[in-house]
Amino acid sequence: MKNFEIAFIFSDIADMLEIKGENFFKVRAYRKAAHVIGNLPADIQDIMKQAPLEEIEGIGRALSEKIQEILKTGTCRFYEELKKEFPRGLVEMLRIPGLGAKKIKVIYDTLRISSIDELEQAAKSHQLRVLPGMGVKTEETILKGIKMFKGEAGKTLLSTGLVVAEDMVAMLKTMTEIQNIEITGSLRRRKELIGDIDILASSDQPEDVIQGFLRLPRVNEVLAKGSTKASVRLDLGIQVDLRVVEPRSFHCALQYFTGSKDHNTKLRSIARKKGFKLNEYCIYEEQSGKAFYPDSEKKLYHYLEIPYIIPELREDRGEIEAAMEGRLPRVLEWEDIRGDLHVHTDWSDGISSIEAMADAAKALGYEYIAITDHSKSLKVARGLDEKRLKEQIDIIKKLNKEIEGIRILTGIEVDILSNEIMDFDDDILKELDVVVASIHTGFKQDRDKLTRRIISACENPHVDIIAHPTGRMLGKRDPYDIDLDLILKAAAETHTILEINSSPDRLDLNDIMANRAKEMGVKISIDTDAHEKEGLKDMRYGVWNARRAWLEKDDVLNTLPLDKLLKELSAR
DNA sequence: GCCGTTTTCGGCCCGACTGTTTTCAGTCG
Repeated sequence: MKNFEIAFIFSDIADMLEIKGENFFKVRAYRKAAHVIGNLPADIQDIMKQAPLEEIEGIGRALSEKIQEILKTGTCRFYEELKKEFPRGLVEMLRIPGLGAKKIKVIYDTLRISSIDELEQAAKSHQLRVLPGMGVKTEETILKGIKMFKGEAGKTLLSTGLVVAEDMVAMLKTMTEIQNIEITGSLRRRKELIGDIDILASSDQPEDVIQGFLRLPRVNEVLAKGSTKASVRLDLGIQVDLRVVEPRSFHCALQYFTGSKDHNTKLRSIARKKGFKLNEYCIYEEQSGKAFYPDSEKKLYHYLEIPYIIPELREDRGEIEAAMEGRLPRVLEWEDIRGDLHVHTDWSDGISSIEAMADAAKALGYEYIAITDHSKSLKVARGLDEKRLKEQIDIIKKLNKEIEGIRILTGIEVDILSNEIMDFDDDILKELDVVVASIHTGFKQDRDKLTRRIISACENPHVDIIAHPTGRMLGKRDPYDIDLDLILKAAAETHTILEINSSPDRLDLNDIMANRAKEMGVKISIDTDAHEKEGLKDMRYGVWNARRAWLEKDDVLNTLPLDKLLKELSAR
């Protein structure tokens, strides 16, 4: 998969050209190309075989040649020349909030500072304040920015952000001056990690709303404030931006601030071609100057002759083109989910009993729940041995006779051991309704070995689902070093299902990988991996993730009613 | 650097806030 390498190089080139002070549109061309290539649905080398690279949007002759050079040599001369001119540290400096290309260039040209550590020293020793366009405040901003950059900025889990944002919105809602209020930004698009919380309100008295916002509890620091916009940092360290618009502009602003930036940029350029201008207040016709204030986001899109696009899809990954061509996915809905196929109980490392989990699943309206405790090798999780598993199966059989309205499926989360062998023999696995296989040990093995382990699980006829296939933990652990394309190929061939693990710190497969799985004909199961009954509610994170991956109902195993599910599982 | 059924040259998305200025450039989203 060379796509990411090329995207990385182009993005790097864009950064360096920006610092160099090159034509802004040239910079943008590289940045756009990086984005497009990074989001291609297939390997660029395969695409090249089908059609010339110039047919990809944003790729012209010059970039096409550079792509071919990179594919051939691993880099391109233009990139290497730039790298000699601009030390790596300058590109890193662009990531510091409050510091942009122009100031970096000034700092580099006058003081020859080329790393973040040197920059920090220079700011502390007051060398920056004498430079043109800079002052005492600039130094303070830069020092603060460095602190944020070195901290965990941009690393708030969706689940954390959502709770905090909903709390703040609830408090703001008590203000009578506010007419309408919504969470916007990446949070509304349900991204797995968010940088900050964006809230939009409409009111005829914006100043009062801003004042009320600044007085909210947990506000630790005011980063910026104006008459319609303010930014604060909460005690938790999360940044919250509030924007206030007049009521008639609410839906344009909602669309605008939901983003993504790339989605909006494309939307505005399309609007422009149709003779409209689009901003956060209204759509207006350029010729007549007539303004239109839609009273819903749907009407906004329709006004531009584009079918409505849900927030989760607004990443400029082809959704606008798909909408215009009438091929938007009919994405999965929460109501489509009929059960959970990966949960733990107090038999291994869970907290709730089998019955409690089943009751909770029933309360969610599910038809079934599979009990998949850990297998014997996972001692830390009190993994079940053959004897205890058989006991559990008997108990579940008995429970199924007593409980109405939900079917408890027998199952196991069987460890894929370091030697590629399953932790249970086939004659045990075949007795179970659902076999979930996953890796919990030997993460550090090399790429080939880890890839082979997962493929061997796919090839086992009794394994139904590969759980958390990449093993990543957001903000804590990188994915295992695996060749996902090979695994997807094996899964497609063996009809093995891959999981979207809904736990908000996993979301594994992620949106891009799940989309790739769909493209390759691999089915997905969305499960919570819940260890207590409340955890079953994490399903919503998995569903949002699936929507971001363009998944439809038919792409997801656990949208099947019980009889069809059992048939599908036994057909493997 | 890309793009084009008004254009192969001259466009390329748009506005708020901050800080350093003395009317605006830089940065951000």
